[in-house]
Amino acid sequence: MSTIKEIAQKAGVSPTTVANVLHGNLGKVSPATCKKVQTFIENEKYVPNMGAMILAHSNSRIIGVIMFMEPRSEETVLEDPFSSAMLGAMEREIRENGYFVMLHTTSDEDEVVRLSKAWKLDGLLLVWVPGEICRVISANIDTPLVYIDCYFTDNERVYHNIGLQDRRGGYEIARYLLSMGHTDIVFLANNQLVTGGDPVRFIGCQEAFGEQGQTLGAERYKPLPNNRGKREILYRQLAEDTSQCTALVFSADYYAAEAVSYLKECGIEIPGKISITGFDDNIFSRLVQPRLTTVHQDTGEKGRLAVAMLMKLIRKEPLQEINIQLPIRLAIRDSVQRLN
Amino acid sequence: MSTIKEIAQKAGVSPTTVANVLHGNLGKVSPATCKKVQTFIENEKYVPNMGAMILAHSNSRIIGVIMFMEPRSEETVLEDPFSSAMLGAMEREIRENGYFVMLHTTSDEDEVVRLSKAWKLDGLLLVWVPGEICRVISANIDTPLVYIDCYFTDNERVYHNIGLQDRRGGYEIARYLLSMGHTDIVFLANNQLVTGGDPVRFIGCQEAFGEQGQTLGAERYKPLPNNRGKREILYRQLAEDTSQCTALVFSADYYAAEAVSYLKECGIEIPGKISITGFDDNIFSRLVQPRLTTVHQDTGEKGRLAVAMLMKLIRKEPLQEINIQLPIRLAIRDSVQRLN
DNA sequence: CTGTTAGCGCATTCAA
DNA sequence: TTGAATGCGCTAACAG
Repeated sequence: MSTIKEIAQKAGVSPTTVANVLHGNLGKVSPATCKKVQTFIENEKYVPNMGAMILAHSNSRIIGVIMFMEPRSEETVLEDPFSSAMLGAMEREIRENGYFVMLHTTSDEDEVVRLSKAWKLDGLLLVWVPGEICRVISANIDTPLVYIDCYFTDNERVYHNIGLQDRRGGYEIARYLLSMGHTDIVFLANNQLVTGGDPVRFIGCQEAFGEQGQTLGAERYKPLPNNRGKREILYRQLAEDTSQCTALVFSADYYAAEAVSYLKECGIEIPGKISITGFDDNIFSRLVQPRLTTVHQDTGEKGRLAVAMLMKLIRKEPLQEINIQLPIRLAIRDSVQRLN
Repeated sequence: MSTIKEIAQKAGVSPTTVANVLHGNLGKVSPATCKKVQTFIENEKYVPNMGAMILAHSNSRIIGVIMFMEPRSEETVLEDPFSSAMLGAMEREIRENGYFVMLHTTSDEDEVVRLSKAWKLDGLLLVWVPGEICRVISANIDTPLVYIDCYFTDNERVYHNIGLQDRRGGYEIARYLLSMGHTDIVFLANNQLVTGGDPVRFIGCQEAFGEQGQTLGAERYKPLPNNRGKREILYRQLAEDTSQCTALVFSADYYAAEAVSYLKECGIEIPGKISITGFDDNIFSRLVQPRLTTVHQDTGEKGRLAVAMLMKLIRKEPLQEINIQLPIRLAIRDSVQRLN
């Protein structure tokens, strides 16, 4: 509870001297006073008042972590176990860099701008933000920003982004399915957004189909409902009419696993009746039976790279890349059947 | 970027008047000036400087969310999908109450105290903190604290806690196992902590055994290693020697699911060769095959109740309960075999 | 090497 | 109903 001024009084020096000791400005303080002041600092259990710091030089050492949320979504994104791996990695890195984490979920760009200004945030990490909203945010915030898994709809400004080889992911999984004899597939997108990783993955699928002289029409792209019951109805419909499709391509292991476990409860065999693939290669892909054939990505690494990039921006260090795309690789397991 | 003073100048009034409009002190401002000032506030996009707020009246509207972490743990707790459901619920409630979330993972009590003082936190939510550390934290922080899933080792002060019927959970699952003919079980605790939910659940198990004239010795309590490879070795050892035990009682669905999937890969049948139970009843329990018999708890509700209690403490509203224990219920599925 | 001082933006008294 | 003045704790520029 004691302030610099109080410490200075008790030590019989001026506040400036205490501040210099605190900040390691050793050149400006004689070793003797330094020692003396240091003991007082420790005895008095000095803790800086961050409010005063913000006021004095307009930076807070806070990094805002913004998880974008679809407006109608019932569950918050944080409840998705997928995001927890990334958040865990981010929190650790931010903390080890000596910054604080302010966590915020929202679907409103103005809220992000206000948050940033109110707290004089030193930087922001923005996850899953739609392109048009990125534009508004970048236009209105002048502290460093790093986006994660975002796709941008303009070239007006520079966006720093940590992404994934989404297109290649879609391409690889589709090519694999084709090699297993699947020409009728349905792509199940994680959400209703028109831009973002899901559509790009789908384009990758289309590319693979095109190469093989097959077509994959836009009607094969289906966003999943937010409501679990509705999703289950959809899974069942798709699985029961295999004249329409022989494989379900999910854009997340989470939903793929959900489908596998639900369909098996309904007595529908996987992959015997219908094949299923995932995306992410997280814990879910190995828990379900059959284990999911999926696209591997390193989510923790994504978080770490994002923080590393943000720190370089904050410290104004040079940056090799503006837009990193983490590599993916196919993880072939047991959820796809070979068709004759 | 504009301040109260600037707005006041442009509107031709004093800063105090602007502040009164901002705070809804309508009684102190004439309707005419109020309207006028309000338009200026909106046009100038006024955003308060929270640093100045902290400085002016020593509260920040920040709630600290502290996830306690075992010192040696490689992964952070946040990476555990279990915590994400609770964190998601907390973040939402805190935000909807008009507060901000500062997220911090640590194993050091002093760090918590410093964080609280540096930021003038309005309240703290502390998850999975060992009893001795709770004591130190409560002794050194005088803002409202709500613990989640903590067990306390002293009665010196009042601890506000949102917990679970851990003992009953252990009791119910053990009684069920006994009813299915299992008298040789091993309890697999989530971590090495001597206090906390795991030991209490185990005591519940012992109680059920005692009632049936059976004994469950302390040697049947085994903490799981932090390292996945080591856990798998343990799973295998236990499953292969069924003269020692016929059922593995896990204290988390996560590990139970991990064990099921690993053992099945090794060709060990569940529950044919060995029975397995979980705890939590989260997504994992329904994803694995066989679906886990487990103890249900509502993790989101835990987060919501914790925030609700904290808000009452902050607003100094009366509290019905100091220590809430959320109810559990048995979820019987397919991972336990009836022995003859 | 050390001390003094002004100012950051806001809330809150007190005075008009 | 409105305005002016003060202080919160810290930094940084400047003076000694």
